[in-house]
Amino acid sequence: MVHFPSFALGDRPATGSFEMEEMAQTKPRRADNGRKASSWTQDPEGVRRDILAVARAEFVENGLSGARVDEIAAKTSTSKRMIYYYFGDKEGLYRAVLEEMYARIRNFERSLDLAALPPREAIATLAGFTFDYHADNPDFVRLVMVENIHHARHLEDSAKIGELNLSAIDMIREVYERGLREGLFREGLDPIDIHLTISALSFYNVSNRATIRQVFGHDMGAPDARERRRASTIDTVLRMLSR
Amino acid sequence: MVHFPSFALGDRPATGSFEMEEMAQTKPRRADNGRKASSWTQDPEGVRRDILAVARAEFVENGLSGARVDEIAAKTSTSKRMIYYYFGDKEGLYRAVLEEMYARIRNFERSLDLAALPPREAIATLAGFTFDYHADNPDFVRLVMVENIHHARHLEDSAKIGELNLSAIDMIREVYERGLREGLFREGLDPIDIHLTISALSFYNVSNRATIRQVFGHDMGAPDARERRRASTIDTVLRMLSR
DNA sequence: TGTTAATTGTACTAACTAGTTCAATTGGTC
DNA sequence: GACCAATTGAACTAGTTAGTACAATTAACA
Repeated sequence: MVHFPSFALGDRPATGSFEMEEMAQTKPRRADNGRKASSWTQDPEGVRRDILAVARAEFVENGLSGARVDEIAAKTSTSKRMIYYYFGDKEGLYRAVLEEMYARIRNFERSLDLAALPPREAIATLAGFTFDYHADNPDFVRLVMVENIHHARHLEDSAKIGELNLSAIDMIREVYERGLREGLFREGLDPIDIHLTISALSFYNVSNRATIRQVFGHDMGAPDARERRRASTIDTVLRMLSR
Repeated sequence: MVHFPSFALGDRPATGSFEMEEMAQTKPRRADNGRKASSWTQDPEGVRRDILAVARAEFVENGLSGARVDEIAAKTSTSKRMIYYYFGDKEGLYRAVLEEMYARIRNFERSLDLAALPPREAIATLAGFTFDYHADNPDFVRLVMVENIHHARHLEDSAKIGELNLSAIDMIREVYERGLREGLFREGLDPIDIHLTISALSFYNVSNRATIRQVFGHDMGAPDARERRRASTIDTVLRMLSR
């Protein structure tokens, strides 16, 4: 469970991502001396990251149609002009946010080394980490929801994303077959089915947190509820695989 | 400016059984004879249902912010004027759609009689029906996604929805305790946890169908994939409960 | 037969919104 | 020092969008 502290970047609800790709950027990039900017640092990457971070928050909060370019611009330390300069249009910005988000998942998956663990521990670790990743990154979950509402057509456009998650499936397959050879797991399971089960159990608590709270009065974000659900998820996945 | 007729906010009858409830209403309600309507049938319930059906499709397809009132009006057999006459504003319309959707779920849950079945069969039946309900009603799933994007604040406003799903929990509790007494299930499980597991496994395939297809090339809507996933879901839930 | 709810239809408005134009200045690099 | 990319900023536009005003006619019910 790897939550990094959020360093009080001021505006963002922290989503402690396991990588630290984005902490450098939200510093004030120019001396805001009002009328005529007499001096500023040239930092295209910084500007891009700044815009992307703000845009992500807005898209995650309001969806693609609900997000407002002017609002994003206002929350940025740069201007609307630069958004169009770098990202072309609103959809281009959204796509960039989406791609960045998926790039992180890839990093997450790569960071797991299950080959070193015995099969049952490997699966438990995978399930636990997946659960934590979702719980720690509601932004990711909500963005995937938004993209599904739009029938994943931006993911389709983006294309470059393809085979990313196939690595996840391959990892599961490797562990599963190892477990089979050692007589620990039962036969006839599909790695994709295992993956879907882990994902579903990790995703739902986060994606449907609001309606669950409304209907059952349970806040799945609360530490104890989350911890219990985490244990249940790992247990359920292990039982699914056991003989 | 609230010109609601008295029944606009209240006691809507739940529009029939949860299966194909809505085919009767989309008949042409008036003879569209052009210039001046010389004759039309007075049918407020029909008009309401017509608007609701169209609105649901639009909200489900485009979300709350993405849906357009003019578009809804155009697809209706009545006019924008009537939408505001009956539902006040866009949010009121959305809320009505949401309430109708939840009323159906209640009917669905009521239609299940698990008490007559032995515990394991009861759970399998519940899981199977829940899975089927989600798979057969992607509109429901998508609307719940939309509502979660909006932090369920319309569900909150609506209020009347409350204890609805508590009946579902009670049903599970009854079966679970019966299974405990008969020595079939293991101890220490929380009925809500069981419910969440069933829901998650039923919801995810539908809610994330687009991204799953995009990333894995698998269409969970295809009959064979769906059937395999259904079996897996039931199996997983039973294993979760078994000693 | 009179009252009220249901219905029709169009044009309008005020606010909003994605995207552009114009007109510059500054920073880094060779 | 020349050149290009980075940056600034504000006003503008063309289209959209939720919601309203106006002005009527018809159905149902008692």
